[in-house]
Amino acid sequence: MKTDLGARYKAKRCGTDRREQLVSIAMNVIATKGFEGLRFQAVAKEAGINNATLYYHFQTKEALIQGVVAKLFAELRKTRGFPKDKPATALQELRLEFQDLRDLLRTQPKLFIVVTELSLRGLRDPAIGAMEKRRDGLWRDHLSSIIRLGIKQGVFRRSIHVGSAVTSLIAQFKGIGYHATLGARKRGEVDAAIAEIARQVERWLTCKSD
Amino acid sequence: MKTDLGARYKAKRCGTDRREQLVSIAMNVIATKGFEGLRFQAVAKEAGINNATLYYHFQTKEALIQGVVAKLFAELRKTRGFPKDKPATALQELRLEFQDLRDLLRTQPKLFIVVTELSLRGLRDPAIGAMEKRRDGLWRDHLSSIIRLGIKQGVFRRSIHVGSAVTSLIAQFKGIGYHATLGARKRGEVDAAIAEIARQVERWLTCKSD
Amino acid sequence: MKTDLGARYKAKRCGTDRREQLVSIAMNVIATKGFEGLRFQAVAKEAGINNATLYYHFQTKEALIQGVVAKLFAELRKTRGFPKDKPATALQELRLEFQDLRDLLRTQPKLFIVVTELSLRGLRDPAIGAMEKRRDGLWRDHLSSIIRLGIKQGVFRRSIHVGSAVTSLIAQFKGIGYHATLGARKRGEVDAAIAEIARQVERWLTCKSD
Amino acid sequence: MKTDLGARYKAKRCGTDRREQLVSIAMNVIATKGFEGLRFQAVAKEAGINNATLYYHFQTKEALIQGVVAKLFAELRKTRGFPKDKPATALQELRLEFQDLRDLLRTQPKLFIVVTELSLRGLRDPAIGAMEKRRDGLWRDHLSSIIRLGIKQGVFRRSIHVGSAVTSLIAQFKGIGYHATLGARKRGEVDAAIAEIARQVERWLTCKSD
DNA sequence: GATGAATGAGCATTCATTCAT
DNA sequence: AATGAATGAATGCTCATTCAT
Repeated sequence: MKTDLGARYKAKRCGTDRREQLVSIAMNVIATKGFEGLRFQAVAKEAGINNATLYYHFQTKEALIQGVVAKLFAELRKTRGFPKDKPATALQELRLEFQDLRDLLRTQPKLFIVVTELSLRGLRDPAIGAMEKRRDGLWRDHLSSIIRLGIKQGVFRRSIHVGSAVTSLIAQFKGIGYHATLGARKRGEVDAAIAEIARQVERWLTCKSD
Repeated sequence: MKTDLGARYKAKRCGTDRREQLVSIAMNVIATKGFEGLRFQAVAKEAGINNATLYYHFQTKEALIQGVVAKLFAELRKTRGFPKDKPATALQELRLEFQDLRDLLRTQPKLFIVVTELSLRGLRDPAIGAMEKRRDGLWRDHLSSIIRLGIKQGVFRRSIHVGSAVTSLIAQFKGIGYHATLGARKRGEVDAAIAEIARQVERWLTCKSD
Repeated sequence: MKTDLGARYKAKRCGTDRREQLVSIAMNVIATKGFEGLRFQAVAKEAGINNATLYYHFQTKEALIQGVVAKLFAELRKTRGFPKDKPATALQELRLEFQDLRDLLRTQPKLFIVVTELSLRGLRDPAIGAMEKRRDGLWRDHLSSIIRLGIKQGVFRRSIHVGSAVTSLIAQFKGIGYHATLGARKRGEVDAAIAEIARQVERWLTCKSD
Repeated sequence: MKTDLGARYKAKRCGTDRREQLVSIAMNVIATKGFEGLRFQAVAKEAGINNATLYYHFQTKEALIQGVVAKLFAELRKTRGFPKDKPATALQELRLEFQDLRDLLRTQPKLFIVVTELSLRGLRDPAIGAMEKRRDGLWRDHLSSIIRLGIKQGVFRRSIHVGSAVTSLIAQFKGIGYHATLGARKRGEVDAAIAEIARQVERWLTCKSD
């Protein structure tokens, strides 16, 4: 991870590269030690650069954190397959959501830790709080459109209250991520629970008897 | 929630009282500023006592935190009405769980913040991690017994896989608490989502068609 | 100047003592190295105490500087013999002023350095600027009363414009202090100049021909 | 006084121009924030050039400061009309000195701030101290020659001790500049005091009765 | 001439903790 | 039970300076 410690002046990276590298490291540190354990110096050391060099790229610890937040959001949106080849039905879309969650949990479990850290930070840091709100808003919109589509397609029942349904869904998604990352550690158990909830939600939304 | 507000009212408390007061203050601080923002000196100041006096009661910052953790667990178990007048059916018990959650969210929203902080801490601090595990274990047992009871009573369907069902339930409970505290802020919205999920779970567990 | 470096916990001084000692040291440092060269750590080291202990007594570098300013003003007022046994005539009072200046220059030359540093700081730091203004105001009042007394006593001529006379006097006093401390370094030369200006002022104020 | 304000107008200047501009900026910074507040980077930014480019022109912060000092001396000598059309009498020359002072105070008040900063610096920085001494020496010579001329011309009295007279004069000049810049802020007041001191000095030097 | 990236040394400040009283 | 004074080990941040391009 370090480059060539011998030379006094390290191989210069182009600014953008460096910034991305540093943000990446910072995110790892947060996932490992939490925001509480994020030390500016540690990030610099990990990157194999000097304390002050880090300041050259991020004038503030806060700026570095902002970088992490930005990257995190990009990462999250990437997976939540917005532009994917359009799935035909709302049901398929819904299933895709659960699948995306399962994949993300498998491939980037650290992401969820950082997300949780961020949520807590958002309570105090208004800048982060705002971004959280924005993300939740986008998420709601996306899920709302799926449900409305389902109703229009006649797959979901008419009696669904879209708002509540979306809130429930989000709560459930968050719960899965939260519990999977911070609670039970057995992988299979989590996958089973995801499947369980997915079926449960599906049945609830499609239930004809209402 | 604070007692000695203004901090000039130093009627000598008996040791136990003091300790409880101090833990209470610490918990408030954590809820307000996070573990990251918990300062030993701040707790002392808030309590109107000297820096060193706090050390007389808690030999370590860690000890103070342990106190908070203990109090938190007591608080959580208190509400999850173990010893209440025995509800007749498993269904009633299940409904009670959701009701307890709603009540706790209403009366002690701060609790959920601290719980989340604790979960994150539990990832790094083994002592806390162990307590988390223990709490989750108790919770699982409790929910398992409810579901088994329901099956035995013929209210819940036979095909339920108890383990997965419990994991799902816990994930959903956590998700509700997590989202309610750190996400959407409108009370009504949350209540509606809880009701929605409760009905959904109920239908899923009781669904005869399986 | 240091006490007993061996022991881990130094002999505790009572707070007031310590504070005075620390302010005194800080003032010396300023006189020697200027405000620019005032390092919190250096003061602590000179006092033989730990970095953090200095912070126990002064929560801020600024607070320490405020202490220096306060001490400085006390020192200046001390010498500007307000409460001395009342001198009979205005002329005697005036001569006393020059004499005080000469004495102060002899006994506490560092004072003038610090005063000059303060004047410059006062341009930027409003807190110090205000104290400077206040000091100049008191000084003006004092000199005004002397001159008015002289006129009333018939020693000084009537045509004196008190305001201008006082401004001139203060400028001359400051000039002497300033030049003596930061310019020519031969003691005799300065004394001669003080005497010269004193006579010159005296003649100007008493000149009958106007 | 600034040139490239906004800093986007980087028409390549010839070397000397650039240097002068940079020194000028540095002097402004010193006048505004003091030596203490002089930052190499800030000067570069103000000039709209890069950090490292400033180092191309001045290899050291000290070098930049030397530039400021040099410019300052040039500025001071410029006004003290050495080569002007020769005034006839010593009295006229003396009056010219006061007039020059008044003009300089009016047109370049910042100069006096920087001069004071320099004087303080001269106490610690030998290079600057030497230049200060040299300047004072030239000044003494100039004033001495005036006084001697006056005596020869029979305008000033014989009993004058030239050395003391010069020291007094310099102290008074410095005092006026110092007080005008760092003390009283009303312009009229200062002008009156200058006039007052000028008349007083004149009378003292010409007084026949000795 | 000019620039972006990098560096080391230092500085004010914080915080958990200790100890004598 | 309580307190004032003291401490060491960080931590975020600044600044003059350097170097390859």
